This record gives sequence, C-alpha cells and structure tokens, in this order.
Amino acid sequence: MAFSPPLTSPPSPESSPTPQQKNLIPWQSMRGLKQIHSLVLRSPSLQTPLILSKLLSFSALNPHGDVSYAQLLLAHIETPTTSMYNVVIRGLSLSRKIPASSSMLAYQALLRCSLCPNNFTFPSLIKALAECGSLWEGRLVHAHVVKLGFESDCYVRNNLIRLYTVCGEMGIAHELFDRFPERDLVSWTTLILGYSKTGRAEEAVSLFLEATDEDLKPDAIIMATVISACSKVGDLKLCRKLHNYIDAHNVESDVVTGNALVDMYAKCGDIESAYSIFKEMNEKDVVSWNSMISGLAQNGEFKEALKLFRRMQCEGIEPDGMTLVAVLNSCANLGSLEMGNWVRVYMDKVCIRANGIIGNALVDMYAKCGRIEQAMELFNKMTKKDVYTYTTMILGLAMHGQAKEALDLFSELSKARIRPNSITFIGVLSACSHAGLVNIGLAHFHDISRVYGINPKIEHYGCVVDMLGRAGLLNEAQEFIDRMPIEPDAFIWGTLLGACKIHGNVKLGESAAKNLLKLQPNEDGAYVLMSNMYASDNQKGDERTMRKLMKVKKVKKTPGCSLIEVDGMVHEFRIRDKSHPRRREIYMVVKEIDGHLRSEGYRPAMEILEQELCWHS
DNA sequence: ATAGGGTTAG
Repeated sequence: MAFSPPLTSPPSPESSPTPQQKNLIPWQSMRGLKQIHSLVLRSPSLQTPLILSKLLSFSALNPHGDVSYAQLLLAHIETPTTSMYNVVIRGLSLSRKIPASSSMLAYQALLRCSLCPNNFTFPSLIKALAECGSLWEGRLVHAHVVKLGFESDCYVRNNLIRLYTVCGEMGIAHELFDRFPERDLVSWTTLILGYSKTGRAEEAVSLFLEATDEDLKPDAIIMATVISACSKVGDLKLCRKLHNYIDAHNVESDVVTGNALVDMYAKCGDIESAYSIFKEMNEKDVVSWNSMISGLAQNGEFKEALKLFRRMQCEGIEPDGMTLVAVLNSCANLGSLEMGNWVRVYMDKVCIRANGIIGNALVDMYAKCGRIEQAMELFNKMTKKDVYTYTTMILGLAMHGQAKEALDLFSELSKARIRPNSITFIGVLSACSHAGLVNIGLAHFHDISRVYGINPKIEHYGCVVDMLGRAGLLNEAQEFIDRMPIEPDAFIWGTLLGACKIHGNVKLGESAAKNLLKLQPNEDGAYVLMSNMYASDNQKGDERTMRKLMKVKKVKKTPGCSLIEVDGMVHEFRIRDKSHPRRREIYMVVKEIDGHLRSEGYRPAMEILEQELCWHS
C-alpha cells in the first residue's frame, strides 16, 4: 500500500575515469602520430604512399584520432589517391560533430584531383549525407552513383535507401529497393525502419511478413526493428504473433530485442507480458529499466512505476534522462511533490539540464503537484520551448484557474512561431471553462478549424459542453450536443449530467442520464449522480428507485480514493479503509479536524451515497 | 550499411 522513499540524498555521480592515454602505443595517440608525422615531413624518403596512407587512416579512423588533422594532412599530399580520400570521407562520416558539408567538400576535392570515386567512396559519403538529411546533395551523389555504375552495389544501394528514408522519401526508397533483385537483410531492415519512423508502422510490419516469405534468416536487428514498428501499431494480436515467430524460429535475441519486446507489450496494454519478459531477461541495461518503468507509467500504474524505480536504484543502475521523465510523469499523476523535488536535486547533481522533454516533464510535475509558480519559473528559464512546453504550461495554468495567464501564453505561441496542436486547444478551452469565459472560449473553439486547420475532436466538443454547463447554460449545452457533427459519447453525457447536478436541473439531468446509461449500463456514474440529484431535490422516492435499480443491475459504486505523500511515501485512502497501520491515529486526527471545521460553522454537503466520503477525503 | 526506451488530453 505504500512505497518507501528513494535514497534520502541522491547518490553522487561517480567521476568517470579518464581514458588511459598514457598506455597507448605512440601512434595510437595524436601526440605520437604528430611526432611521426614531423619525422616524415623532414625526410622525403619516408613520404611514400604507404606511409602517408597509414598516417591518414590512423588520424581519421582511430577513436583517439582527429579527422580535421587528417583533412589537413590530405590537403598537403601532392599526389593523393582515391583510397586516401575514402579514408577521410569515412572518418568524417563516423564523427558526429562534423557537418555533412565537409564530407561533400572532401568528395568535391577528390573529383577536382581528377580521381575517380569507387565503391568504397559512396557508402560513407551517403551515410554522412543521410545523417544530416541532405536530400539535395544526396540526389546529386546518387546521379554520380548511377553514372559510374555503382547502383547495383548492395552497400551503396543500402546507404541510398537509408538516405531517402530519413528524408521521408519513402516512394523513392521503395522503388530503389524493388528495382534490384539482389537485396540483403540490411536492405529489408532499412526500408522497414523507414516506414516505421515515418508513421507507417502497418506497412513496416507487413513488409517484414513479406521478407519472411523470402529465404532470409531474420537476425536480432531486424526483429528489434519490426517489434518497435509493431508497438506503434498497438495491435496486441500482432504482438503475440511476432513473439511466437521469434520463439518458433529460434531467432537469436539480445538485450535490444528484449527491450523492444517489453516496450511493445507495454504499449499495447499487456503490462503482465511486458513484466514477465523484463523479469526473465538475464541481461538488463538502462533501456530495459526505462522501458518497463515508462511502460507502467503509460498504463497508469504510477505507484508501481515508482516502486520499480526504487528497485532500479537498489540494484545500482544509474538512471538517465529517460528514466527521470517516466519518474516525473508518475510523480505528477500521484501528486508526489517530494519525490519530484528529489528528481530535480538529482538532476542538478548529475548535471542533467531541465530542457527539452525532461524540462517539459518537470514543468508538468510542478503544475500537477500544485506548485504553479515553480512551474512558471522553470518555464521562463527554459531556453528551448516547443509545443509540448507551452501546452503543458497552458494546461497547468488552466488547472489552477489562471485563465488570463493561460490565454496570454497561448497568444505567445504564434509569436514564438510554434503551431498549437489539438491538445493545446484542450488547455485553452479548459482555461476558459474554469474561468467562465464562455464567449472567448467559443471564439477559440471556432478558430480551431477556421484559423488553425485542425479538425476538432470529441474531446474539444466535451470541453465546450463543460464550459457551457459550468456556466449554467444547460439548454445551450444540450443544443450544442444536438448540433455536434460527431456522435456524443459517454463522456459528453457525463459532463452534461455533472453540470445538471451542480445547477440542480433534474429534468435535463434525467435525459442526460438516460443517454449515458444507454452507452454504459454497467457503470456507476449515472446512477450515483442521479440518486444524489434526487436526494438534493428531496425526491426521496426517485432516489430510492435509483438505488434499487443499481442493486438489480448489480452496479457497485467504485470507491473513491484519496492519496497523500508524506516523507516520500504515497498513502492511499478509500472509504471504510482500515488497512493503514496507523489508522487509529489518522482517524483521530481527522475527527479532530472535522470538529474544528464544524465549530467554525462548516457543514459538509453530504449526500446519502457520499456520507462516508468525508472520512477519506 | 541495419537495431531498443521519453513530454501535453474533455
């Protein structure tokens, strides 16, 4: 029922050991290489193509090397060869910091020397271009590839396929894939990944099924790719089919495929299967833990997520930014501010900046835990804000009834040249709803499609019904529902019913309840609200009828639940809850508070079914 | 040449 707090103070980060530069043989460090280079420069007899090539490849390809040094070296070689250029181009493609344009410049230099690129030139060059999404240069190089007859080279072609997929040119990529019968596992994997990353996960999975018809033996890499695509499809049956396939075909699996499976089951809502795979993985890394923790959080199992995070710490696995996002998300939904603050302290200690997704998660945590000023402070400090950052803050302000601030932020969006999305409008509408700004809210609602070209979804209609209902415009709310282009769902009727309850409109409430019961006859909501409404309206007979009806239909009221966090522990309380070890003391204090409240003249609005509620809330 | 995990919701 409760989980223990994290370590009371975040562990200090271990100082990472510096690379043991001293133990390197001379030519494996740049220092040694430069010494040899100066020797070579002084004696022309040493300037043979072989020695120069060695110097080049050590500085360009060695992990302790320096590609820019290799570039300089190459520029001073009088009679360079294609393979010397290939080495530098490969070195450039391997280093992350260097832009694609330098690979392109090296390639152009090669052409200027009247050298001819070969099958080793293109893979690295195209890889560098793909890395940066340089479609224009990529097409140019592709033309050269065709001219020189290297399109049939599988390595070259796979890199071209990769280039087109990362540039979103799936049509060209697939055409290139189809045009040559000679394809290997990498060709399939690359194309499948392309479909998966461009939001066409179904096509990715069916492409894999196509691949299994050919005589290819799937490896761990293609499996991880297709499993990830499957998690995006969200079809549990398909997930199981894939899992069975792996077992049946004895596909060698590793941590990555295991992690992908955990994520896949979690995303498809089968948290038990996810957990059993997680448990049985004999090798786990930080991604395994992250997949499982965020899987729990994505399925609303926030307490379990925090529990698992605790275990992760006990096992000495260092969390990374992604872990913390899942933890913060759980804190936000549990109102667990102490734990959230702990994460912030931890972030400071290990120097994780509150920017990007993790910054957004922190803002959300503060807002949902009631610290709207701290959320705002952090929001203002964040240098890179995206639509998520703004949406989170707008929703937070709306939640706190600060409609003006929320609307101001919304108007800042266009100044920051950020396009709002459909969830941003949920925030805007709920801000208006909570502040009773009906006309402004309606104006924004109309702008959703007219100005922003977004099709309002049922959620947006729900916000408007809520806004009209809260303002007491119940008939308008009903009319709005009647005119909706979408079939009203249970949420819509529940919102109207709730508004009728607040404003005591029994007649309209009855019709809303009828509609709600048509959609979910076995849920307690409509019965409870109606019987409470009858009770407040002194319609004792109707109230009893409602409660009888619940009994006949075997509908039980789901117990409400309150939770608080004390010293990093989350405690839950339900009606007539006697499970807490310190229940006697707790209820004594509650009784005392209740006495104080009553002596000050407070009378809780108790309705028959809710009488005992005040004891846990 | 190819692989896994994250943020906002009526």
